[in-house]
Amino acid sequence: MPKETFNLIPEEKQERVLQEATRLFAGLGFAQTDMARLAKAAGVAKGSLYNYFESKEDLYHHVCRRALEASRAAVYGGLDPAWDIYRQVEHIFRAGVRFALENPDYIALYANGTTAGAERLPADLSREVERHTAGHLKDLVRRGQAAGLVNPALDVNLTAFLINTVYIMFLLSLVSPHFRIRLQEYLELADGITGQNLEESLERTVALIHNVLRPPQDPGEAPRQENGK
Amino acid sequence: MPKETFNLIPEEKQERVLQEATRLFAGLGFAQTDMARLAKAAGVAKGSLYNYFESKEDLYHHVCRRALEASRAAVYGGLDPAWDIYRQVEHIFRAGVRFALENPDYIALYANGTTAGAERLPADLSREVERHTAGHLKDLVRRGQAAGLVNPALDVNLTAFLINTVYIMFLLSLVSPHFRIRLQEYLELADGITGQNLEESLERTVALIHNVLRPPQDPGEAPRQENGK
Amino acid sequence: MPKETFNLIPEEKQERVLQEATRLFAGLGFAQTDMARLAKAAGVAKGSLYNYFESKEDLYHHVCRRALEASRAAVYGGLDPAWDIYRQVEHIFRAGVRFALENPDYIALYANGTTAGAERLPADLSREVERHTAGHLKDLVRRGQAAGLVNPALDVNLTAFLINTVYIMFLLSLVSPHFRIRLQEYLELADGITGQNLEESLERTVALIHNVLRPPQDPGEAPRQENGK
Amino acid sequence: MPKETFNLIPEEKQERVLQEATRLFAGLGFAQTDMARLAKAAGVAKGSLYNYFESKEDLYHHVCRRALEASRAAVYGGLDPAWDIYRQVEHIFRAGVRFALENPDYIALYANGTTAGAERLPADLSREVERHTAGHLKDLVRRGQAAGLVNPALDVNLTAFLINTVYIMFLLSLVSPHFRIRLQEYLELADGITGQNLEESLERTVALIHNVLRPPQDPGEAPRQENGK
DNA sequence: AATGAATGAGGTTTCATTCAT
DNA sequence: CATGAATGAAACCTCATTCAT
Repeated sequence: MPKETFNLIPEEKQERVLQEATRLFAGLGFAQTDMARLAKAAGVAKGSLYNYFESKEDLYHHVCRRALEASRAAVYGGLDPAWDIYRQVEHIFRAGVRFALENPDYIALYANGTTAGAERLPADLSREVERHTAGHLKDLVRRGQAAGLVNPALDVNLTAFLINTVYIMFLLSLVSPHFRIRLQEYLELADGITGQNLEESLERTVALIHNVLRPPQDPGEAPRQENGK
Repeated sequence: MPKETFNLIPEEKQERVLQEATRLFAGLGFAQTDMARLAKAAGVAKGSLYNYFESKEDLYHHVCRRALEASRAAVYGGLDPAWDIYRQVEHIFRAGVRFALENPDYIALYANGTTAGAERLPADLSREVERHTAGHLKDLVRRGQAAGLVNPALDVNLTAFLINTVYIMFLLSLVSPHFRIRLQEYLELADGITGQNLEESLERTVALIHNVLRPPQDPGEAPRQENGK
Repeated sequence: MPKETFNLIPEEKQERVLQEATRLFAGLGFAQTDMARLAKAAGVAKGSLYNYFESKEDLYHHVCRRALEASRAAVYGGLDPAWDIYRQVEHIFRAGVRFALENPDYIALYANGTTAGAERLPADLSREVERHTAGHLKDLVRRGQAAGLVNPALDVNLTAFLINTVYIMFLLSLVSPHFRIRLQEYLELADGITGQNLEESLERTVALIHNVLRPPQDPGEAPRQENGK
Repeated sequence: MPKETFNLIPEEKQERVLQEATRLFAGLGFAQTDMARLAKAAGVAKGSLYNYFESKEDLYHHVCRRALEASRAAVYGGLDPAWDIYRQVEHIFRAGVRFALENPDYIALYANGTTAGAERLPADLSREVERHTAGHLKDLVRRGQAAGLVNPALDVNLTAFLINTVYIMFLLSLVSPHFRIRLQEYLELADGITGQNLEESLERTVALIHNVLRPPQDPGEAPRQENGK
């Protein structure tokens, strides 16, 4: 919902405005973000922001939508539909983590907006976003079961919910100060979250989910998950 | 960190102030909450709030701490240390859900504060809270493994993380508008979240976690999880 | 005082600009009228307005002058100098009412500009306009007295003032929300101001003025004014 | 509609706020009046104005109502109901003029609010004010006719309308820059409006109205109005 | 001559906090 | 200890005007 005008200005300026808006909304929240500061940060006049967007809220919504779309594109864009659920889940987690590291503000924006308080995403956007992911994951599980790759005893919906739940919390753990602390406490990362232990945690988390999905093991087989540490 | 004055006033008035503060901070967020309205809602003078607390932030932190402590008491207070991990996990989930339904504001406060934005819980509070739960859950897993009740291949830390992750998201799904929508999308609750389907979802979620914990099944045994629906 | 540029553009566009300006200034007042909206309403670019006029105020003054001239032309243009005062007064009132009904904005503009506040007509315009009408009316009275048609005891200036006063208030009563209400209260027009009762009120008002003008009646004559209702 | 708070502050401060508000609204109009300047002029903090009134508009309405009430009290308060219409009309005009000279801002406020533009008095206030005066004047005329003092051929409503019309325009002529110019043009007051010529104009105007009211003269009687100048 | 994006001063309103009573 | 009026720094948003195209 930007105004007409916004599309007519140089793309580079559009980008600057949206970047700064994203950064500030993500870092400070909606209420604390100051349009005047935002304008200055983006290198445009305060009034110009109101040539581009109807209101602060309008800008906020646009920025949120954009963040969600970028996030979806980054994660689902690179997905090969032919891959089985194990490979897709791994890809989703890896792509998600990469995206979160490169665009922490986008994830923070989602975090802020899913909060109970005043910062809400518009309900239709909430629904649209979650419906898409839910649909995809359920489909994956269902097809996995049909192919005999996934434990047929698993409830499709709940399994999809579980996968996404872990995914969301994993990303939030990279971005939210609170959840970073939480991750460190659980995984005992004394040195904070580093590239190295992150990679390791990611691997194990994916493995854990894989194990949940796997059909009951033939006792002759060796267990698939190695216990790390 | 209330001032001493706060302890000198009738307990009933203390309660009113804290209740209203909780309600408003949870519903509107920190920035949107207006000290004047809060005072009026609590039936005290605006100036009195500043006799009781150093600042708005001071009040906010106190209210957050209180919420977290109440939540912990409700969930861990009723726990019998002798119970095995399966029973404790079930109890935690059930008590958590009951608490969330009775005190949605307390959960919302947590949600707001764990967000990436401006609404942060103080870092020491974050750490304290998560450390406690993490410690408890890890201990449970470890003792479960020692007793042969829990799959020895499971990574202790990661398993604790998983349990808590699902727990948190389950409660948020009762409280945050966004996550309510999300839950409905995943579990296909066309009629919204009702007492009935909530109970059912809760049961299955706990069952799913139990199954993750369980040691590899003796192929002779019947599978423990019933596939619902 | 438009810039030369204004005369170089198609007359139809000139008209559109002036019409919209009149409509907006009349309806919203000077301060509330927004040059951007005006430009959009007139179908020209915002910048063009500043090619045509020096400033908002310049445009406003031009529009006021135009309104006053149109009003004068409508009322005095159709006047036959040979008519006696009675006929001229009737014509003035009738033509004025017709003009006000067809161009309420022109009258509203006058009303706004004669107000005490910030909305002032330029003093020279005020003087010019009133001087013209005053001169005409005084002349009428004077000639009427000379011809024995008008009560010689009447003060010329004051009589002219009275005629114009009633005239102005009558027109304002058609145009200003407040004075419409006032008219309804005085004349007890429960159904608002309709074509019918307007015609009747107009007739009686003119008759009242005629009676003021008339020389003392020969007691043998029948009274000229019928008491309506 | 001031807030509670306004009644609790020293009366002297109330007065200062209302006086300055009246002065500025009257002089500049609603839109041009700046709450910050008003606050400074009244010697209170900007924020305090919003402790006293809901909004700028609320303050404006209150000030208008007050002006109308003061005006009514000044004019109708000193009226002896036993007086006949001639004496009452004279009193109304004299008291009105005195009030207008002492409180030009109150009249200007009325003028601004009766304008067609954005500056409107609330409709209920318009009606209330005009209804009161209309009722009083009609009653006077009616009783005058019953007592044989007033020309029975006169239409009651229209006569009341006429009296009030002249009254309003006379007062506006003291207060509005435009109507001052107009008065000078009509009455040829080369030196502007002075105490002296004002008194004379007032007298003649009242006499003119008296003459309109008077029953048809017995031809034996001398005419009552002296032609001035 | 036409356009409309850019500008930034200025306006209304909010609100945490203080302090005199 | 309670009270609530006072304060003024921000914050959002508007808008007349300019100017590069």
